[in-house]
Amino acid sequence: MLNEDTKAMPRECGDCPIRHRAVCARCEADELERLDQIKYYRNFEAGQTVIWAGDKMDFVGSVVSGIATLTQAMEDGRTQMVGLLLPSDFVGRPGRVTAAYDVVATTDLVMCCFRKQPFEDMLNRTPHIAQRLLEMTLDELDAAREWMLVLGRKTAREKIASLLSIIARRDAALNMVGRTGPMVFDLPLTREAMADYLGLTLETVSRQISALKRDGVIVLEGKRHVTVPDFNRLLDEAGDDSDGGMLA
Amino acid sequence: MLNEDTKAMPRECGDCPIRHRAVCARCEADELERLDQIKYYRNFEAGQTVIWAGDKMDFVGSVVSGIATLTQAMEDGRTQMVGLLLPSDFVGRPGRVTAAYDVVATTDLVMCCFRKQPFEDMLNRTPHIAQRLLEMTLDELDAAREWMLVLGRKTAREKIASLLSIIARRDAALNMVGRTGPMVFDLPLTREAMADYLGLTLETVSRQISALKRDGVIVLEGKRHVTVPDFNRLLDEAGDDSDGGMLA
DNA sequence: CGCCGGGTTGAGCGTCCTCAAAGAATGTGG
DNA sequence: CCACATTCTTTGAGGACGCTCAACCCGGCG
Repeated sequence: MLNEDTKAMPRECGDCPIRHRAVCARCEADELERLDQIKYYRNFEAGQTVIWAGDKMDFVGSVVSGIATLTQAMEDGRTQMVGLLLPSDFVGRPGRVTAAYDVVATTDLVMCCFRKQPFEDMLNRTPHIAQRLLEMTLDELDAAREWMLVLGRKTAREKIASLLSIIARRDAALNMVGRTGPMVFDLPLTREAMADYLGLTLETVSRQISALKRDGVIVLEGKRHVTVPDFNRLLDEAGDDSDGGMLA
Repeated sequence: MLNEDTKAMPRECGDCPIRHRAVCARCEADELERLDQIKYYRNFEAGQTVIWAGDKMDFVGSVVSGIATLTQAMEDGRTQMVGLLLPSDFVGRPGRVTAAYDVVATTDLVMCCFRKQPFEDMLNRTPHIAQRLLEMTLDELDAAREWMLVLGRKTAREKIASLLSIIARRDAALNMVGRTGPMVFDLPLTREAMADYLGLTLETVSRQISALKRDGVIVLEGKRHVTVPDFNRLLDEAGDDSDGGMLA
């Protein structure tokens, strides 16, 4: 349990790519130094399971690069994704011993980890960490609630458009691309993973993507590379308030 | 905006019914006293809207008694409930100026409120409040994720059974009733509110409740009073792990 | 080359939605 | 006190959307 991972290159927190967004974002230099001392990196390959639901979880951590999913499964195999973990997102819950969900790396993944006990000690002694974690948790709660509307009330086509618009938006944010002109990105998920995210079957996902392509809402190059010529059109298809695009 | 509500009887925090569960749960006597000084009560009648999504929100607070709902609506009227607020639950987000969701009282409601600015000041100076709020937010996130599985993957019958089991469980917890014997409770929601919670139509809710009644899973007295003769049977209908009932 | 995982497309069916009517419970005004 | 409106609920008939099952395509890799 401690061997497959320590091959990650050590980094200075100072030039960490998620320095300004992760749970450590508000830390002062001295606080950061203490985190630096207890952190360690772990690498996971695409497809690898980070943790199984129900397993003892002796660490928490942040996604540094790559993408992971949080999923919940019923006994008969029905699966629902409940979280999409992107760089800077936090994994694990302070005060809980076992993992509540399966965490799976969908791409190669680097995580910045802390053993649970030392992290919780720091959390209690460092308001800057606690404040940031609260903020991030509230953001996740908002995202989860947004997703409840998608799952509960949107049609298959709207669901797909919603997912695409979210991926497009965050991709634009990540790459600091302006809001004008066509948006271009790669889908980080298989059709099946999208289906699990959206509460659909993979066939329906495939059909609706084909339909959006046929209707010119998106342009596909291969199966994963997407161009969105008119983002407002996509928002419209998603059933979202297209004018309220600037939601703080 | 300050008149319909100040009729609530003032209370001492010391004998507040949600003292040990709300955001103030971890406060020491002196901290509680300071909260006491900035708190005020507001009453709402059943059906009254507490806040509209998008409105400026100058207070936060806890539900003292009664039930409220958090809902999100699309322009065409489709509505999804994203939270059910029970006594001790917290309303409002520190650091945000406008409400993200509609908050509606479904029963007569008493809230213990704080103006936003004073509360945020206390939040920053009082780790006991921040810790408790983080814990509560993490719990809500878990509940939201649990609900995503219900919305995305369960059948109408399973959805109804899930909702009933949740209400039954929390009602038993509230009334300190043992886990043996039949469970009895009142539905705090209309069929339409249940539908909005479950991503169904009210007709489907009605039909599925009738079906569960016909099959003996529940016994109805009137439209709201429910008896569950065999709770494990209900969990089974919900598609939940019935043996893993003891989920810490 | 053949296999395998991921993806697309088609046909048929079932669950849940839509539209509609009517019953039950509560409150209001004449 | 009863007629009437209103709200909540139930039940029915028909139809649509998304699921199931199945075949096939495509690209990468041993």
